[in-house]
Amino acid sequence: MNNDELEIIGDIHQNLGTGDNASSPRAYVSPAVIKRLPRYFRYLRELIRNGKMRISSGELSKIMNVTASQIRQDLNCFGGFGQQGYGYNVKYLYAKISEILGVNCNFRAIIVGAGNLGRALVRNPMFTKRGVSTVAMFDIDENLIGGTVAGVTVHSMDELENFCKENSIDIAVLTLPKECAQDTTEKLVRAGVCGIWNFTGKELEMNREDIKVVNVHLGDSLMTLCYELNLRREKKEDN
Amino acid sequence: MNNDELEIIGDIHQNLGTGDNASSPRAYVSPAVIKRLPRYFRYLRELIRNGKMRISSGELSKIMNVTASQIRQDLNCFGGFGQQGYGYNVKYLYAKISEILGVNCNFRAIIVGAGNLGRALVRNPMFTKRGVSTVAMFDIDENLIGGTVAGVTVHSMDELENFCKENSIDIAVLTLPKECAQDTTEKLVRAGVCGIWNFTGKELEMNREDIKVVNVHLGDSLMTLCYELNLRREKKEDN
DNA sequence: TAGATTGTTAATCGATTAACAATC
DNA sequence: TAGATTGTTAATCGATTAACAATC
Repeated sequence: MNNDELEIIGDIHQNLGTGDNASSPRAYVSPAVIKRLPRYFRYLRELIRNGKMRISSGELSKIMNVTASQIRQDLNCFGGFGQQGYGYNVKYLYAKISEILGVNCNFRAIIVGAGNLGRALVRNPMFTKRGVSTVAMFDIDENLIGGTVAGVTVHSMDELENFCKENSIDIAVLTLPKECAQDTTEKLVRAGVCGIWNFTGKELEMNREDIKVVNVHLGDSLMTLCYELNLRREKKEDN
Repeated sequence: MNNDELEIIGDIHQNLGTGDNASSPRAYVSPAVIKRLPRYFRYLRELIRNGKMRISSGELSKIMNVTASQIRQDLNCFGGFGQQGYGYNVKYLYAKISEILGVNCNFRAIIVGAGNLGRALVRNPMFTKRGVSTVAMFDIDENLIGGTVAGVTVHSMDELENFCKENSIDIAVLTLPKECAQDTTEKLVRAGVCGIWNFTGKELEMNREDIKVVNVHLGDSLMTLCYELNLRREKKEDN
């Protein structure tokens, strides 16, 4: 089974499990749980690829290096996906988590900024694997406008607002200079974009409940690595 | 004051503050605190750039959207950097946090994989801003080997182990296909690399205390955004 | 000195783990 | 039925917030 097939598993139904709350209004789920969901998604995909049909929380906990208790608690935030005495049906669980994560929503994204990072991201299979289509890129550089990257056309920034309005864009990936981040975001929101994936390093001010901003600070990640290296170095020197 | 000057502030001393524990063996600091440090680093840099000389935890808390209590607790994990009745000296605090985060350690990094992401990262000012030098790239593609990206030479993967040994490399940035991630990591560790910044999407098995792996899963970040969009969509439909 | 604000302890809150009854 | 494993409640652990004495 290849990657592409894995994306499309979608709604597999089973007549086991203690009930499926997926369509009822969802109760509050803590950010800690939400942040773990994509990891389950990845591991379950891997299990399917390896032909694994069923798995218990105990077995999965060993593979993922977490407690079985945590897995059961996490999954039960969204409904009873398992069966006592049996465990979890891998494909079914994968389909459910995909559904929760919106993999089948067909979200439409644009990349704003066709610089190095923008071009690297649009070429990354990540979007396709998660059911997000990249429909356009935008830049101010005349040399890039009109060209394509990985089959995606680069448009002028002047067209940004109209394009989003006309093409019902859900997500904007910001890979432009941080100075333009706030202004551009306001334009995007006016044009109906409700998800901002922000790589600019500028933390965006956003007080609207209906808009979600996810900031990616690669530099912060690098610094936590440096912190750990520095700590180990200091410990060594102390001995 | 420009970016480059900001990097080098280093050890500014002041005769206020209740004592400086930076050189004594550091007590355990929780991961939650460590993950917040780079954010302080960024905000303090911005404050310096704006000419701000001193700041209280209350004022900083408003800017950063956290509690003043948390700021004081976080900073006190590393020593008393403030002064009662006065607050914190911005430059001094920035210097201290830089020190804790190893900004002045002059860590040496290589990028393994000169594909789209590797090339985008090496061109990013992030490394320089955090005192990490990018000394080489590696790839298997004959067309890339011998060339340079942002002034950094691309070497053959065959030279990887020897190069690291001879050039005392601290950090390897992994931007190669996930299939090679584990093997390459083992090579790197043999060659003395102690920090792995892993963009491959493969979670590396590493049981050595002296090696630190930081996994970056951009896809996971995208999925939490999709989760939120999906959630808002469902809520809308329920109303 | 009076005012301000830290450093630090105590109280609260939330998240994780353990335990076990329910049940397949 | 007996065994296995979930779903869920209760116990523990850790992180955040509040409060305030110390002190600049």
